[in-house]
Amino acid sequence: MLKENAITAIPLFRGLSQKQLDELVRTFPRQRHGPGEVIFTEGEEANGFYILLAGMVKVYKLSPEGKEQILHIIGPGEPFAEVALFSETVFPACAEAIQESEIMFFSRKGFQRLVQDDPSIVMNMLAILSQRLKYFTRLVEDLSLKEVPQRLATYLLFLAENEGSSDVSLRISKGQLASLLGTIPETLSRIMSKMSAQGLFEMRGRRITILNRRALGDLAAGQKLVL
Amino acid sequence: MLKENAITAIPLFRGLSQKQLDELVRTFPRQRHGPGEVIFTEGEEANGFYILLAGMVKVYKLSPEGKEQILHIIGPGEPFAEVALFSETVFPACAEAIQESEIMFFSRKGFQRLVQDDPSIVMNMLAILSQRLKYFTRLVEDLSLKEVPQRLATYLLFLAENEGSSDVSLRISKGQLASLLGTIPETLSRIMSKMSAQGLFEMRGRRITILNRRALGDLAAGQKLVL
DNA sequence: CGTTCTGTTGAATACCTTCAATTCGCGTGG
DNA sequence: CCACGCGAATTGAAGGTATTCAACAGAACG
Repeated sequence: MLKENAITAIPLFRGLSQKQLDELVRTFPRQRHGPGEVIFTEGEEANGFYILLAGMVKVYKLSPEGKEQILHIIGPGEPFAEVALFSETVFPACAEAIQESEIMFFSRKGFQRLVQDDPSIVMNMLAILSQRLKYFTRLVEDLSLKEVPQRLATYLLFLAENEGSSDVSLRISKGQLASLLGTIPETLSRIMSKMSAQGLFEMRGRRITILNRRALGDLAAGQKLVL
Repeated sequence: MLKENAITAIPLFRGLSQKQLDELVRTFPRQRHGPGEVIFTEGEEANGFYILLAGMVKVYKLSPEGKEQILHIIGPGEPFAEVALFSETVFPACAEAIQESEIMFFSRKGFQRLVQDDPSIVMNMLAILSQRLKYFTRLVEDLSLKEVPQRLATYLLFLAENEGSSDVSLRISKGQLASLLGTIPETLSRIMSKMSAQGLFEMRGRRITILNRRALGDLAAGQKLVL
């Protein structure tokens, strides 16, 4: 299931030699998790971080009443829980596989060994943390300053940008999308109905075809949704 | 105005020798900003980062309609806009002095020079970015999963913890506090009235005396505010 | 073909915001 | 020393957006 070239595509290891990568693959332990399996929970003691090799993982927070806010959808090649390495001894959020996933674990010691081998990893890590900070900056902005239609428009345009097509696939369930956008399935459902009724896009299950990119852009820029 | 020992207290430079610190003070430029002065705005080209030596700075986002969300209140010794160094060429947010402030500027090149001098700075930077990520994690949680009374309770308890006293000073205006908590002055005002009417705390301008720590804790943990 | 999970829809409600009007606090100048 | 003026803070009434709770439809899966 694991393609070896998956390793070479991991941003954190950019710049490492093939020999170093081979060493890596042999040295560090991997685990598999089926969809719905919890990888760690908030407050649990953290002794290292993970890299997702294949599959999909969500990192999320739970409120006391059970509402979920997804902080991040992790895709192949991305590290997660890196924060645990540098400033924390416990995980600040939960993580759960949402597809059959394969992950690699790096203990504190193991990472230190890596860094001694090749200090460029530290710089890569800085770049990754910076990107994450920028991402959170946008998440906070969305949650605090935008309404749900605006957030959805932003997200759809982001997907379209990524795939280079106006026909995109939410790669997650609508329930999960609601949680990622900081709302609940009912609200998202209503808003998607409204928006598709207005011809902004067409919706067939998880496939979305953007019909009016212009109007979506206006929404993303803060325009109100006329109902 | 600048105390030299302020430099030695900067976390980013922990571990540097006095000689290195002196060098630093001589080498890098400083600027002063009066309250209300904008230091940089979102989207502006970014060529380095800052460390606040004295005063207070807010880092914030603006919505198209002009609503403000404060991402961070920066205090003396803290760096800001570090993200610009590693993954971005433009600032992802705005910064403005909210008190008379003195800041030090580190260009990309200057920072590289520092790192060559003493690589431990990179590890310090990792720790700082990690802390910031954890902070944002909590901010997102607050905005998405908690209501305003809960956010306020959390914040007050945080202040009390920090000062080691149940008599605390919001060091910012209530308007700014509202923006930090992701709401508006009117809403915050109403909620503070209600909470003080219930004996949770006493309020004299910017001074708050916590009267019922227990009830505040319950709120912070997710309990509803009974009106 | 039934069970289960996901998604949709409706009605009632809660929370927060908006807009407008006052009041308060405080520094300044007469 | 007092009065003025300005920004910050407060209060009220109305409105809007999102949530809650409940019921139902639909798709996926065994």
